Amino acid sequence: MTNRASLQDIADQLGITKMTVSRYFRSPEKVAPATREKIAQAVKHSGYIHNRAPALMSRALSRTIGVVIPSLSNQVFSALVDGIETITNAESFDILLAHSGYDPKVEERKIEMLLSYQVDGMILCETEHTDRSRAMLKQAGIPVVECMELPEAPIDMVVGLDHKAAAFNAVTRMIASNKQHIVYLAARLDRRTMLRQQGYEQAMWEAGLTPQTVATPFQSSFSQGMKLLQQALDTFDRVDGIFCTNDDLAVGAMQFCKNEGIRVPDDLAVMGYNGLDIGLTMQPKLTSVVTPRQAIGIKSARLLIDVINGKAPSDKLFDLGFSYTAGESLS
Amino acid sequence: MTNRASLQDIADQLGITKMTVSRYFRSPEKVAPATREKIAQAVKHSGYIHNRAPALMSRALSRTIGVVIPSLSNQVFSALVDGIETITNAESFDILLAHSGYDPKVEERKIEMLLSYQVDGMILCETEHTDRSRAMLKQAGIPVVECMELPEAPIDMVVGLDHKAAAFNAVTRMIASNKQHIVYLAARLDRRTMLRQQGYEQAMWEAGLTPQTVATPFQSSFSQGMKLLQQALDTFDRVDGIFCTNDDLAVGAMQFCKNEGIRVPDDLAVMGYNGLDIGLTMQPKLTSVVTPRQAIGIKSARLLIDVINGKAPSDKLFDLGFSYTAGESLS
DNA sequence: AACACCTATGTTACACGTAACATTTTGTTG
DNA sequence: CAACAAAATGTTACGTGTAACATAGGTGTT
Repeated sequence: MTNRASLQDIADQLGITKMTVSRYFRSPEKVAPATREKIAQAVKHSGYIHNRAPALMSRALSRTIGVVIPSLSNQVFSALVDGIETITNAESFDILLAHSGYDPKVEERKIEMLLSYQVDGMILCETEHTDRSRAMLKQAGIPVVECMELPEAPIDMVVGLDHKAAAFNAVTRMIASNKQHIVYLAARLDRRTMLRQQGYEQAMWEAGLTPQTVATPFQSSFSQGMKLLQQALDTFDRVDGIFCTNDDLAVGAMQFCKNEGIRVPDDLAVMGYNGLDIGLTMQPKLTSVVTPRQAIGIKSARLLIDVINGKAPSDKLFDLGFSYTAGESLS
Repeated sequence: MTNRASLQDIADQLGITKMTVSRYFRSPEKVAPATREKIAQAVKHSGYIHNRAPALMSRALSRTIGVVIPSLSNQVFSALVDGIETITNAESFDILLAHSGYDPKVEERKIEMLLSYQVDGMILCETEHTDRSRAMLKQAGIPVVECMELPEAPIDMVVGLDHKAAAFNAVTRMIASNKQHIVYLAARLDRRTMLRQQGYEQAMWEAGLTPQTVATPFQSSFSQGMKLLQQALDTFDRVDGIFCTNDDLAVGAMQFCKNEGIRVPDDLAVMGYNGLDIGLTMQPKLTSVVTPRQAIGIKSARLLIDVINGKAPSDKLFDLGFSYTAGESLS
């Protein structure tokens, strides 16, 4: 393997010290124009690539943030990361990205890896963590933002929304549109799914209705949505609405309706969750709870970088709320 | 900020040297059981987190691979990364993940960042790179795998499939099912879309048929699929089949058929591309070209790690081919 | 001319895990 | 128990960008 060029190589070549070359990269205005020009040439010629290992060794900031998302194929998290990068790009921070597959054990491994790179802060998208994850983050002494949810035992700061309240509001809305036999469609029984179920159940009980749920432990998908609706229709006497734990299930269910000639929303009201683009391409458009994930990303990164820069946060918990898509699958 | 515990801290505490503690982590069997136990206690108590910065400074392997994917919300790449991690986990390599948003300029920045962490190898999912990207990778002297496609000017190694051949095969299959007036539906006119068009056209010419294309520069989506099929039917006298550049378009087109009472496949055969889950929720199920993305991930990582470990690769280019979903939208 | 001040560059020390080699301790065998 | 092998631990040096401080040379002011 070719040895990579170092600052020293460039400096030797020009008869100067590596300190000047280092300055050239980080604050060129402190280097004399003539020297700057010489260095520029030499850098171009040698193809120097910055090596951040030595900087990581000093106790200086790495200007890097670790981000752990649960899944790589979910628009929710891609929008979240977009939001984060809006801020990190502007502040010239880098992000180091990892994914956990919704598994706290995997998350632990990824947190360990990111910490080993001396990240200055961490954004986590889940609220369930192993004890070791919590201990490592504490020991690392860096600011942490948990986002998407409002955890019961926050590590540090939180930016998210109340999924139980959102679900409650959504189901109450369905009931208000004159649906009474609303079934909850759930997949991958994680914490957020449970929270939404709680909101759903509370809304049903408060309206004097009986909650009924069909669930699968599998990852949610369009085809799971079809299967779950089928199952709901097979299981329960009457079904005139479904509250889906996410838009994948909802779209799959609407597809099922199309195939089976079930009219939406007349025969069956459909409420999704997340407000993905795909819902708006359906006929009728899917009504869905919109989670402000880009805003969550922006706020999370903003908050984290401010704290890294020594500012005291105005608060430790930010609830960014929710809204609805302009859908027609409800009434 | 609390100073993180170092190996030295643990060693001091036990009256041994940090070298022994270092050994405890990397080859515990070389440490006496009694010492091992003592260290384990101290480590647990201090909450030590490994710091890889010093190791990155030596010329030793970082046991880390950089991966750049175009998008964080595409099942194709999530499956690819899954495949990669199958291997990296087994070989105790870490991956550093970045995404480029399909933009070579952004890819360049991400490549630079990953190289600054001294990754031992790089997996890229696109074949268009800036000159600087190529120069940096060359200078870094690490093995590189480009995956998904078979580029004309490979940087180093390639694991992918021939999209032109796949398209040719798919269209030939449509023709064999007695369709003659097949239209190509294209969106976001990137390289892969073009390659598929070439395959389509070749298949048509070879069968003595005339290729006909409708295209949009916009990002593909369900609604684009609907619009494009509408446009095709308006533009051409007879249409009895469509070859869609991806499943989004195909699903949109099939929905259009459902709305308009066009029978699939009797009136119109539909062929998709990628074999995503949603295609299987359609009625009839969408027939689609399946790209072996998990296998591509596995092969890419296997190859890269072998080369990192000093093995000479048996070949520099691996075409993993394609298959079809068990769909019913063809005949 | 003396002084303060600025700009450009240099000098020194440091961060900390690990490879390579050295030394000590323990175990084994004739 | 001497002699040697093996196991366990220690010693030394290294990599490379950067903070902090030092110095050289130049400019301007009184």
